[in-house]
Parts: sequence; C-alpha cells; structure tokens
Amino acid sequence: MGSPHPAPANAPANAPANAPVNAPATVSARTPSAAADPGCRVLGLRERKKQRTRDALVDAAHTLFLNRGYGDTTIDEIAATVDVSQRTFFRYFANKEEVALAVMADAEDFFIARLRERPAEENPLQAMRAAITEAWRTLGDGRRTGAGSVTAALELFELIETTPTLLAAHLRRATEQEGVVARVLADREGLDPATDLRPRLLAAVFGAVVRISHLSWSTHTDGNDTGPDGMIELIERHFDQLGPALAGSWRS
Amino acid sequence: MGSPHPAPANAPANAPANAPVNAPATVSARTPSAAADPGCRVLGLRERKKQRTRDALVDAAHTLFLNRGYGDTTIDEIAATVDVSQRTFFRYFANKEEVALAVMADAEDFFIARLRERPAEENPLQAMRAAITEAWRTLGDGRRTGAGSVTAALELFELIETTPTLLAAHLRRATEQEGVVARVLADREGLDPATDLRPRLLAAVFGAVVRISHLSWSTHTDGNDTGPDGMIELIERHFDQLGPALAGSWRS
DNA sequence: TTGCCGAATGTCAGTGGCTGACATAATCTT
DNA sequence: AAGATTATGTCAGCCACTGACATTCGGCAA
Repeated sequence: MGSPHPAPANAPANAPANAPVNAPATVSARTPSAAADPGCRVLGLRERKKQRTRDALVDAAHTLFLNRGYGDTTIDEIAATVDVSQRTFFRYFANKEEVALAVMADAEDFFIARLRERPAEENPLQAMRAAITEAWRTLGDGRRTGAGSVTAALELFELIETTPTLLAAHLRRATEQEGVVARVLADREGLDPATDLRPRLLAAVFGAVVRISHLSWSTHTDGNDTGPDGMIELIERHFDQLGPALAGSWRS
Repeated sequence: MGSPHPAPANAPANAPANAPVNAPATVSARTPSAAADPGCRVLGLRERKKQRTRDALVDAAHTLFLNRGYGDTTIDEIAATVDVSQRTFFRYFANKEEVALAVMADAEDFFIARLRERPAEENPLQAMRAAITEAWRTLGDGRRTGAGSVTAALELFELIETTPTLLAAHLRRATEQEGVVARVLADREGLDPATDLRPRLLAAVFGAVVRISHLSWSTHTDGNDTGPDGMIELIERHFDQLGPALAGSWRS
C-alpha cells in the first residue's frame, strides 16, 4: 500500500496499516496557484499546510468510503480522522461528493491540459483520442506509488458507479467538462461554438464513448488487462465501434 | 407567506390561474397498475385518491420551484400546499429531486414505449430517430391543456439546467435509461449486450445528441420555433451533424 | 349494515449534510 | 514586535430524510 511516512506535526497517525495521512494524490494541487503561478517554486508554510490537510482529507475519505461505504460514512468521521473540525472540511470541499470525486476531477483537468497541447494539424477527433491516450499513459507510469494507484482508480470507479449520489455528481462534472472541451475544440478550429453545433456535439459523443469505456473497464475485471494499457485499448476499441454502430443494420 | 386560502378538505386551490390542482400530468400514472393491469377500467377510490395527491404534489412543487426557485423551496411548503404531512410526501417521492423530474421521467418512459413498437426492419438509428420524433409529436398535440404545457416543458428544462442538484439527478436518470435503450436495441438485433459494444455505445451517443438538442432548445428561446416541431427539427439537425462532426477537419 | 383487514396517513423523535456568525489562533508583512 | 490576513474552532440552526408507532380510511364480506 502507501508509503509509511512518519506523519508530520499536523496530521494524526490513524489508518493502522492502510494509507498514510499525507498521500500524494494523483495530480493533487487543485489550487489556482499550482497551475497559474509562474515562478513561485517554494510555497509558504501556510499553503503547504493547506495542501497537506486537503490531501489528508481526500485520502481519509477515500479509505473510509471503500471500507464502510459512502452512505455509511459521516463527514464527522472523515474530519475526525484528519483531526479537523467538520466546519473545516466544508471549507475545503463544498459537499460530500466533491471529496470523493477529487481525484477524478484532477484527472479530467489533466486530460484537458493534454488536449490543449495537441498540434493544430490534427483534426478534432484525432486530437481527443491522442490526448486521452496520453493522459492514461502518463497516469500509468508517472505514479510515485508504483502500482496500487491503478487498482485504487478501479475501486473508485466501482464506488462511483454503485453509489447513485456519486454517479449523479460525477455525471454532472463530466458534462461540465464537455463544455470546456467544446470550447477548446472551437478555438482550435476557429469557429463560434454558439453557432456551430459540431464542437459541442463531438465533445458529448466523446464523453459518451469514454464513459462507456470506463463502465466496461470497471464491470469486467476478469480476462482483459486491467492496467492503464487495458483502459487505453478499451477506449480505442469503443472508438472503432463508433462507425459500425452508427451505420445501418447490425445483423451479420 | 403561505397560501391565504381557506384550504378545503383534500385538494387546496392554489395556482390562481395557472394549473388546476389535479392537472393530468403528461402520461401521469407511474404506477405499475396503470401500465400492467389489463382489464381494470375503473380504479378504486383509493387508487384515484393516491393519483390525485401525487399529481397535486407534482403540480405544487412545479409552481413553487419556478417561483421561489428550487433551493429556496422546502418540502414542508410543498406538502403544506397540498395539505399533507411531510412524511407523506416522502412516501410518494424518494427525494426532492424526484418530484421535480417526475414529468421528465414520464416522457422518457413514453419514448421507450414508442421505441419498443418500432418495426423490426428499421435499423437501430432509424428506429430511435423515429421513436423520439413520434414521442415529441404526440406530446405536442395530445395535450388536453392545449398550449402552455410546451412552455411548461421549456421552463422545466431551464430549471433543471440551472440547478446543479437537479441537473445531476437528471443526468443519472438519463444514463439509466440509456441502459434500458441498449437492452431494447440488443433484443431487436438479437445480440448479447454483454459481448457486443454497439448497443450501449449507440444508446449513449443517442443520449448525448438528445441532451445537446435539449440544451440548444432551452438556451436560445429566440428566433427558431419553440414548439415541439422546433424541437424535432433541432434533434434532426443535430443528428445530421453527427457524421460531419466525426469526420476529419472542420476547416472549410 | 356491520365489522374486520390492510393500506394510507399523521405524529414524533432523531440523524446527518450544510451554513452563517463570531471568536481564536496561526501565518505573513513591514 | 506589532498589526494585518487568513485558517480554524465553536456554536446554533435549517432542512432533507428515516424508522417506529398510532390512527384513520377504503375495500370487502358476513
């Protein structure tokens, strides 16, 4: 499992042999400074502390959700694990769902960033396929924890898919991201997203394909590769089925 | 701030000149009996009463949500309007979102029913386009209330789209329906939905197209036709853009 | 009609998510 | 080292939602 850090000043030593209080979450950050500030390499103590408690909250919530289940975990429990007040929890996360979807949200932002970097000569669909493949590949080997994080992702998917409230929140987030994607695509091609239907349409279709892929991945753990490569292959397969699915009758 | 009416026994007379307390909601029903029972033409008093309170609750909630806003309307207010206890409300609807999405849910069921009726010789995409067109057309003229209900639908879309909680719940419902649609398609074509990716994929893409269409419809009230015909045309246009969007570069 | 059964409703108490207001303690600035 | 910011804790409160139990009402038959 996680790395057994000696748990610095702030964070309480909970989680017997489970996850360290200060686990470096996926892409972490999620603060405007982390992405926007240009030269500030060493953040102040204050910022670092905030970052730590945030990560600790995400981590504690994650383990609790997977053990006790989402519905049977209270905010008080999460807060108590990290040794902060309930009120503080709500200063970091707007609601219970947000802490559960934090990692997922970071991943989505990561994808958007990759999409923005794609060369202009690729067409929209190519750019998106390339961006998501790249994102998954990076997530696969850029992992400090080595393995484990991928299985963690799988568990998270399953948790989301089986928890109505979480699924709803996740879908909402996803469609929001579709809006962002649509705008990026429109910029790339230099057209007005208000007039042209294609950017939003393609973004939505892309979102649908990815979602179905995730679903396939999480439902059948058996047989196929469950690593990032397996996911990439699954997405590719679904994309390749897009044409046939839209074509005429399926009867062979 | 409540209603200054003397509040008669069962059904209170709210909605000054808006909607009658016992509005026959779209397809209404939502009880297994209404769709399953074959010969029971006249329902017992008990059933009719339940139906009435249910409709009244939906109606009261609808008007309150549109006036005060979703977040600023309490369940107690809704229940008080119909003159039932809060507990009774929760015996009809699992949660606050459900009462807001009740009409929408009925419409979705209606679409599924139409899809099931499509002749077998149509290919999947044709069947779905035909089914949704038919559904909207029926909804358009099969209306006792005459006009008004279409504008009501528009207001409802807007409410959903602008209320995070509602949007989340709606999206969850919609994806659930995609699962149903996928199964229907798989049955039509006689293939295994667990193996073949196409049914689920096409259902998801179809859902995406419809969602984008709804969004377009609700956002630009101006210019185009806002009636059911306008919606049908919008959906058609989006479908026609599907191919071009998936094709290569968009630069003209 | 009467009387019984089951279903619908009301009442009550309690849990948990979430928020505003204010006081306190920690960091940052000069 | 003092003052300005900012994070946190505490407290009180609203509201969505639930289980348990009492009551009333509609359906049905003797």
